[in-house]
Amino acid sequence: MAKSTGRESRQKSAKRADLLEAAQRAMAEHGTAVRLNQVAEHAGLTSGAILYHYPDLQDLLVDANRAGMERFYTDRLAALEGITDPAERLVVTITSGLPTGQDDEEVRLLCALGGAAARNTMYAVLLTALFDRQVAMYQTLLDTGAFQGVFNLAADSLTIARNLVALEDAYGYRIMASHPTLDHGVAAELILDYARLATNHPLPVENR
Amino acid sequence: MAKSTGRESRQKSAKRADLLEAAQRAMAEHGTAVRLNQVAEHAGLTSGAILYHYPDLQDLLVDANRAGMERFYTDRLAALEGITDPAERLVVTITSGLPTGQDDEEVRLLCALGGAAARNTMYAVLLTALFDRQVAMYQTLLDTGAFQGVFNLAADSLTIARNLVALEDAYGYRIMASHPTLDHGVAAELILDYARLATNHPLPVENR
DNA sequence: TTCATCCTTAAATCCAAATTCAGAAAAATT
DNA sequence: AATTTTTCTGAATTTGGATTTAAGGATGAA
Repeated sequence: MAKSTGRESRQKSAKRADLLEAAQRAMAEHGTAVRLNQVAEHAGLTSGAILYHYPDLQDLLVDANRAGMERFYTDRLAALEGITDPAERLVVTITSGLPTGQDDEEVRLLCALGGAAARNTMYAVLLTALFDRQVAMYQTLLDTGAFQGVFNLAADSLTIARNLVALEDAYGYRIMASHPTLDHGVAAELILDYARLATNHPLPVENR
Repeated sequence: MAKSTGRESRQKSAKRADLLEAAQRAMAEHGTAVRLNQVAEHAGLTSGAILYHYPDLQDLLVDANRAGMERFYTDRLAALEGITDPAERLVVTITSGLPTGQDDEEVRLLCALGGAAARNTMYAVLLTALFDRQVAMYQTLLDTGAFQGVFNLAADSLTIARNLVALEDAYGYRIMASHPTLDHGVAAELILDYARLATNHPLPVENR
């Protein structure tokens, strides 16, 4: 029996992370109707090994999606690290919410989930929670900027925040569907156009 | 052999419409991984009968989706029938683009498609075309209103039109996922809020 | 009546996926 | 090194439809 929570549990959580990541990639590739074998293949294991850790595939899939959303959200927060100017923060947040390209696995997973959410309550609940968290994130950002006098909001922050998240979501789908004239850059500019209207701030595109 | 294109072809196209509708409902319920049997069940037929008309299920599904999108689009145009005031037209268009509720089968089908589009080129192409048609619809509406001096556009009409369609799409997903505080009315008001900013028009909600 | 169309029934075929488990392999413990 | 525990494989087993096919019944038009 383990006496410490040291190496053993560290290995356990590492294995767990492996399985979650494999499940995420498998779902990104095959959708919510992903098979046990397909998860096993992505994990470099056999189906029996997956079952050893997760007797019920559905549990693994739900955990994988929760982890995927958590990562998506915390990555966005991390992108704001060290940036204090509200305008700059807004621009970075908008940029980090869009998929980098058609091959963005993180967003591909979210799209697959969104398609199933209308039929699957669990996925609907997860996505709703993610949406609300992102709205709260934007709302804080907008309120802070307004308080500092940087933004002059054209509507209440909840309305603007919801619309910003909604725009991100929708353009995420379009980018993943390889819209010929809507790539990451164009979509970001479209959202920024709304953000400028809503905040009465020129929101300069960061020059790097 | 048929000598006229009369009754016989009328029956053919009626049968075809039946199959397409059955496929639409089956896909709305089971997603893009819908089974032949499930389509047959919705059609009140056996799988053999479906195969008699459509030897390849994929062909039927693609046709069904094309028909579904066509209907969605033409329904929106029809809702504008007889309305001449640009502001009123804009309000009606926004309203007609959102699902009536979680049980809206038309939108449920589109959501299922959107989730698969990141993995299925055919569905991606269809949805991209629908998006662009809707953008064009809004663009015409906006340009007309601007020309008449009713709207004072805060950005080029393409930008506004894209953002309006994007907002509709995103809130459609949220409504279908039963977001507890985002129903048809709230979503419409959120989009209208953007539309007011973008057109510099108060856009009164129609009172009925 | 004849013919073509449409559809069902039922069997044949097929196969993919989940499940199970004995025991190998690896890792930890002593 | 020996023992124990954990992890995983390999292969058989089971399961459960799902597609496919074809013979023929039903229907309505000619």
